[in-house]
Formats: sequence, structure tokens, C-alpha cells
Amino acid sequence: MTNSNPTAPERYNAKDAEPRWQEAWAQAKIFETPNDDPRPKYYVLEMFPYPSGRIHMGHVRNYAMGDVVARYKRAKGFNVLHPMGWDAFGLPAENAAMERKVNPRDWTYANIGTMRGQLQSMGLSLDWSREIATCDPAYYKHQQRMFLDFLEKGLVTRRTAKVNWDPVDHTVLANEQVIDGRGWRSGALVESRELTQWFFKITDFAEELLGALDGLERWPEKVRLMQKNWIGKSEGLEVRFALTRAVHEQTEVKVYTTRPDTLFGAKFLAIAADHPLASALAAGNPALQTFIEECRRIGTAQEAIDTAEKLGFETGLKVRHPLDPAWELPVYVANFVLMEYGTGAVFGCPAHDQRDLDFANKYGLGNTPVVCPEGQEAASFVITDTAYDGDGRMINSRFLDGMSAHEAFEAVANRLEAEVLTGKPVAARKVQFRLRDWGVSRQRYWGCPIPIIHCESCGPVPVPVADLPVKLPETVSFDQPGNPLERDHAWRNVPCPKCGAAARRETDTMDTFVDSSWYFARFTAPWLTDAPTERKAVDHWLAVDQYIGGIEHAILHLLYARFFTRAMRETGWSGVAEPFAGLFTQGMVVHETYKDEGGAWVPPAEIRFESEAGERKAFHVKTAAPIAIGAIEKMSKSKKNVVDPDDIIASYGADTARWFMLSDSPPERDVIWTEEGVQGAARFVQRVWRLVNAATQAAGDGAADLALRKAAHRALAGVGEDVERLRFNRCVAQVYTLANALDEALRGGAVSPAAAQEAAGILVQLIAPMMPHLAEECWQALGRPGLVAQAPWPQVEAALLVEDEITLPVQINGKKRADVTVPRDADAKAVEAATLALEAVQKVLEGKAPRKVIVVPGRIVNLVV
RNA sequence: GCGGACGUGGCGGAACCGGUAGACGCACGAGACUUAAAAUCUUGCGGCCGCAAGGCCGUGCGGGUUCGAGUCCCGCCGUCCGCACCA
Repeated sequence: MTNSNPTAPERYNAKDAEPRWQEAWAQAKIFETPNDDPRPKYYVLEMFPYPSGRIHMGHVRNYAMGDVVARYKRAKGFNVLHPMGWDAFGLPAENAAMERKVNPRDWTYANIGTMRGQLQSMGLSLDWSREIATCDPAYYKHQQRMFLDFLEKGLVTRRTAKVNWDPVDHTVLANEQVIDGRGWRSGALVESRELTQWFFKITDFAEELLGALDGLERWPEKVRLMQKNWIGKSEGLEVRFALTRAVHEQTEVKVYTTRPDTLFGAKFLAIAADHPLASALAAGNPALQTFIEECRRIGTAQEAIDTAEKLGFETGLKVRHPLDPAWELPVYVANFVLMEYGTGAVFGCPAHDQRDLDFANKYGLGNTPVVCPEGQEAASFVITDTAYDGDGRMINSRFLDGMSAHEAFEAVANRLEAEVLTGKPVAARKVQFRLRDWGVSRQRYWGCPIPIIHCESCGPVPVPVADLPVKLPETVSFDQPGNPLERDHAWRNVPCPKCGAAARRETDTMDTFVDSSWYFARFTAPWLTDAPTERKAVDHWLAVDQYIGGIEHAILHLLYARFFTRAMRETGWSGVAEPFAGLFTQGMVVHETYKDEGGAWVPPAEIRFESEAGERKAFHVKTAAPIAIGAIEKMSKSKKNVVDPDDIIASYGADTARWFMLSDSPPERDVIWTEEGVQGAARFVQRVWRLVNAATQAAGDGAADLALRKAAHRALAGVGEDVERLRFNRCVAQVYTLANALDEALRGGAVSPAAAQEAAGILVQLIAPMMPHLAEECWQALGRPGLVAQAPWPQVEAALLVEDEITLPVQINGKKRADVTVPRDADAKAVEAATLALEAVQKVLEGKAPRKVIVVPGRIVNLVV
């Protein structure tokens, strides 16, 4: 190429070009989005970052993907909203404050400044005029307003509850934030504590949140399933078991069951250690008291639960079987019954529940099988140490015998609902959810203050809307553990808004997941000072058409946001129920790990590679000591396998980093960051630049035009389709294919200037969403007017996508033996004739006719001989 | 334990509704240019046999359906993810 083109351009200089084009875009304000644009809207959003300090490769991948969609949709004629903001409240700021004696606000805003600069150096097409930070009173003021609205609507409550206490972060955590019994952030084993907390009543929407999942067709099936399981709906029966003697006026125990069909297999009743009946009994029973305390102690540590034995305490109480008053069952207090689920009491059917069986075997309660698997003799069906929880025919169950389990469920439910024995129903059908209300109180400083004032006589009083925001105090000290708001008397002590008496502010702040539950709505009109949203704007822009982020938020953030949007609908701040119409969960960025001979982790920047007998070996750049290449893992500081985006952008440019991020792996899978891969991307950047410049020099007679134009339009059609489906790795492959075709055509010398420039122009527009700076530079080199970022997406010429002749594979008995070339519209008969005329086919047939000929038009020919 | 996803060259991966397995890239081999290196260019690259033409085998393993299976069905094996005393 260099030889054939004496006017060869210099190498493309990303360092020079990238800031230049970023400045040009900013000057032209082309990424600032008006709300009143008549074109169809498209809202693309990536999960906003926590300003932890610097961006990491995960951010680069996330935002590169979103930017491809934004730029593509803009070229397709949409009015695209693509904003950015900061999820700016959170514990790291407080930890930094404690460790480094800096103010959390200063620390946060310094990080925002750094990270904003880094994102801008990536050349993202963001509307920075809509930037928001959740720690800004101008943002959280509206969150406080909505909190009060929710409170008025009954969507917020305050109650005492057993909560997850993180002893390291000194705060309460929601159920969703406890992973494997540990705090999601601190990793500390959580403890159970009884505290008075504010709750968002997400359970009010359990049914709706579950039902609406089916409508989220552009969500990954996996995420929908995870949410479905998390909400955990079950349908069963609440059955009242009458006690044979009253205990402190309690005459019955309510039990929730999803298997009323197995009621005749019941052997015992078990209640939770926290059950009111257990407490009542314990009052006069020290042994039981000890047992209950033991249960509570074990209950706090999740790990213990996994290994803990099923333990019970026989109370001596008896209950009557609801289907046979003469049948009495013993009542146990058991460590495996949860007060939080159902009624805090279960009936045990050992034959058909493993846990009940373990318990029954331990205490010698026996078992009676009542569901017999198909094909099994009822007489010989015995349960010893493995319960049977499958389907079958009812046995040993009086009036249920012979029914299916499902029929028996209905029969029992019907009979107990219309109870004939006592004249009143002893059971009711009930739907039960696993989902708990969302506890939002956090005993931390760096969060959105809960706008409540506690008054001795009036109770919790909402701060008047006119007094919002309740701002965090500016000066705080972190020299003692605990929440500094508690100690800030000037801030805390205020008069009651209702009666004027001395009162005190709520010192808990909101879970930071509240902040991120509505930011996408705020982006639609972030300039409003007197309301969280403008209905016209929010209803126009929502739902987000394409949301992109990590799978780790499959439940947490994505469930909270779905709830919050509904709560906003209930309070009039939005007319939309679902915030995200399309969701994409991208994979992580992973990297090899390296260890030196001493077992210490070594960062990739300190390693050089050599190939010895085809084997890749690593050495330390300075000491030349051999380095062991370890497993490929998520980039993490602890394993030192991180690559800083700044370093990559400085040495290769943003386009190279973006291109590599999009090229190798399917976006939903993990991508392995490799030096070779980045270099490959960098080579391609230069190759595009050379090709585009060479295209301006084309001077052929046009003999190769048609083939090149076909290649260009095939790529155009393919990339369009693949961007729509977020298959960026395939887009990249198509671009390479077109680059190869253009290269070959130019080298052949038979391509006309017009066709060369058309193909080069298409190539540039195809890479523009992915490598926007290079694309602008090339666009200019081609002499095209304006910015490629503003150019409409080229039209595919459909005629160029069809071939006049097609080549079909010919199989004989299912094995490929030849090819046959026929006109595109040849019918089956013509294809058959052409196939049979092939020399290779005739040789096999030896004059005989094939037994069968299968012609799939446009696809394949198969001969059976 | 329950629920789900996945398994294709040395590597990342492609293959639409069952129709040419391995697109595209990376790595690697050979060669050209160069004093040399980088860059660039040419070329090879699933395995086995063969000078070649060509043939045989091949998508985790074992069966099945089909003219035809990476794709569908049944049974294993392995990896990853989510939930987990939920009655």
C-alpha cells in the first residue's frame, strides 16, 4: 500500500484528533437534546456510575455499548436522550472521610470531576447539560418530597422489625443487600436486630411487579426469572388448628401450607421460636426459654443455618386435626420455622417433605405416605429417609383416596373453607410472597436525609414541603464511630412543625438505592426546581428504550426502580409503570492474573512476554524473573490485574479502547482484556485511515465497482441489524469484511473513484458509532461536509443485496460432494437438472437414477442414492 | 437441595426456522520489503492419510428422530450463575 501510494498519509494520530473532535461536538452542541423535538424519541441509558475515584474498564465497556446505540439511533433520525449522572451518595465517601480526614462532599465532587473528564476523553455522545448528582440538594430535595407523598399515600410505613445489621458498616441492610448472609458491601456476617425503621411497601405491588414481568419482552429471560423467584409467589391454604387447651386466651394456631393435600400425613405442628404462642409458653417454662434463646443465637449467623440440625422443643400442647377433631397432633417449637414467612407455624408431613422427615425421624414421630407415585404399589410404598415430593395418587387419606394431588388440594380447600364440623370455615386460600418490604433507613451520614421530625407529643411529623430540602450539615466530624448526624445537636434539635415544641430530626438517611430508583425520570427535566418531574416530559421519555448495565443489579436496583416508578405513578409524578422497556446486561471485563516466584500479585504493566517453543512465557520487565500466568479473573485491585482506561487512552486513543471492547466477545459475556487484542484494534484504526485515504486516490475503470458496492451494502444492512440487536461483535466482523473487500478492490485497481468513495463513506459511517473520532477524521479526508456524527444513516440499496446466481451445496446421502451454481430464481426442477448434470454427481450415480432428490430452494440439494 | 444457562480449532467466537461447521479477529508458521527492527504486504493454519486430486474423522459423552443434527428429543458428564430451613 505504502509503495503504491506515493502520497500516503501520515499515521492517524488519535492523541491529536480525539480532543479536536470532542471540542467540535461540544461547540456544535449536537448531543444536547431538546424535549420538544417532533422526531420520534429514543432514550438510551447506561447505569450511572458511583464516583469512586476513577473509571474502570467495566465503565468503558458499558458506556461504549450505550454510545453505539445512541449514535446509531441519532443517525437513524431519532431524537435521542443519552444523559449521564452520578450515584453520588454512599459509604466509600464516609470511609474516605474517616481515613483521610476529608469532607465526604469534597471527596465525592473531586471524584466526579476526575471521572467526568475521563468519560469526556472517551468521546461519548452524552448530553452533559442534563448532568445530575444524587448528593446535590437540588436532586434529593425532590426525593424527600416524594418520600412525603408516598407516606401520605400509605406507601411508606414506620415499624419495628427484625432487620439485618451490618456490624462493620454500622447500618441496616435490606434483604436484597444481604448476599450469602453477608453485607453486600462490607462482606461482614450480618446480625439480626430489632429496630424501628422506615419501610417502602414494595409488597403492596408484589402481584403487579410479578405479573408485569411477562410484558418485559426486551429483558433477558434470566433477569425476569430471578425477579420472579425473588418475589416468590406461592398459593396455598391458611388452616386453623384448634388447641386442645387455651394458652393465654389463644385457642388456635394458624398454619400456612401449599400442600393441604397431604394433611392426612400430618404428624406434628411446629411453630417459630418468635411465635406469640412460644413466648406465652416460655413465660412459665425456663427450659423453653433457653431453647428459644438458643434458636435466636443461631439464627443470626447464616453460616450456622446451613449446618444447623433441625431442633425442636416439645411443648406438651396438642392441636386437633382440622379434618378429624378426634385426631390430636403434638406442638413443637422448632428452629427451622421462620416467623417472617406465612404464619410462623407449619404442620409437618414427614413423608412428603424432607425437612419434616428429618425432624420426625429425630424425634420418633413416624410418617404416613399419602401420595403414591405412579406405577408404585401403595402397599409397598414406604418412606425411610428420603421424602417424596412428587405427584401421584392419594392413599391413606380417607375421602381423598384415589385423587391426584391437585384434586386433593381442591377437595381439602373446599371442605375446610365451608367447614361442616364447627359451622365456621377453618381455612382460607391465601397467596404468599417471599418478597419483604424494603427497609430504607440507614444509620449513615452521606445519604438523603429522611424528612421527618420526631415530636414527643405529635409522633413522627413530616417536614413541610416548603422547608425542603432537609440539607445535610456541611461540617461533620468522623472521629467517633456511629452516625455523625446523631451528634450534631444544632442540626438535630428543631421545633415540631405541628405544635412547635422541642423536637428532633430523624437522623437516619435513605438507602442509596432510593437515589437510583428515579434518576432516569429526573433526567427528563433535570432543570425543574419546584417538582421532581414534569409530567409531559417524563411521560414522553419514559420508558427508557434501552437500559444497559451489569447483571449484579438483576434484583436490587432493577426491582427497586420498578417499584419506585409505580409509587411515582400512584402519587402523580409519572404516568408510567415500567421504567425500562429494554434491558441489556453486559458481561464483565476480565484479565489474566500474574504472580511472581514469591507468590505476590504482579500488575500486567510490569510484565513482558516471550514465546518459547510455542509456549507463552511471562517475565518481569525489570528483574527478568519468571512470572506465573494465573487464572483469568474479573479485574480487581486485590489481584492487581487491572488495566487503567486512562493509560490505554493515552497510548492508543479512545477509539482503539472502544473498538476492542466491542469486538471480541458477545456483549453479554465476559470479555478478556489482552494486550494483543488492543494492538489488533490499534492496527485496524490505522488500516481504516490508510484505506480511506487510498480510496480518495482510486482511478480505475469501474470493472470492480459492482462487487465492491455489493460488499458495502451487505455490510451496511448487516451492521444496522446487528446494532439493533446489540450484537456488537458481529458488527465488528462485518466491518472487517467490508474493509477486506475495499482493500482488495483498491489493490485490484479496477474500481472507479465514485464507487471507491461510496464504499469508503459507508465504511466510515459504519464505524462512526463505535470509533467516532476516527470516523470524523476520515469523513473530513473524504471531503464530506459537516460532521459524520450528524449525518443520516445511509440507505441500503436492496437491489445490491441479491445475487443473480447462487451457489448451492450438493449433498449425496447427507454428505457434501459438490456445488451447483444456478440462477437465483431457478425452480426446484431446474436446480435438480443442473445438479444431475454435474460431473461429480454423474460419477457417483453411475447411470442410475437417485432414489430421492431433495431441493430446498436457495439452500441445498440432497440426493439419496 | 431447587431453578436456570452453557459446552464448537491453540484462543475469543460465527453459523437466521434443522440445510456448505469454523465467518471475523487474535495467536502461530513460512515468505517479501529492510543493514536491522517496527510497520506493511503475500501465504498457510480443526485432526488424520495423500505428491496431488481427493478421502476419512470432527461441535463434551452415549443413544434417537430426520434425506440431512452444532441446532430437535432422551440419558449421562462437566462448567458457570441465581436462590436456599419459604412450609
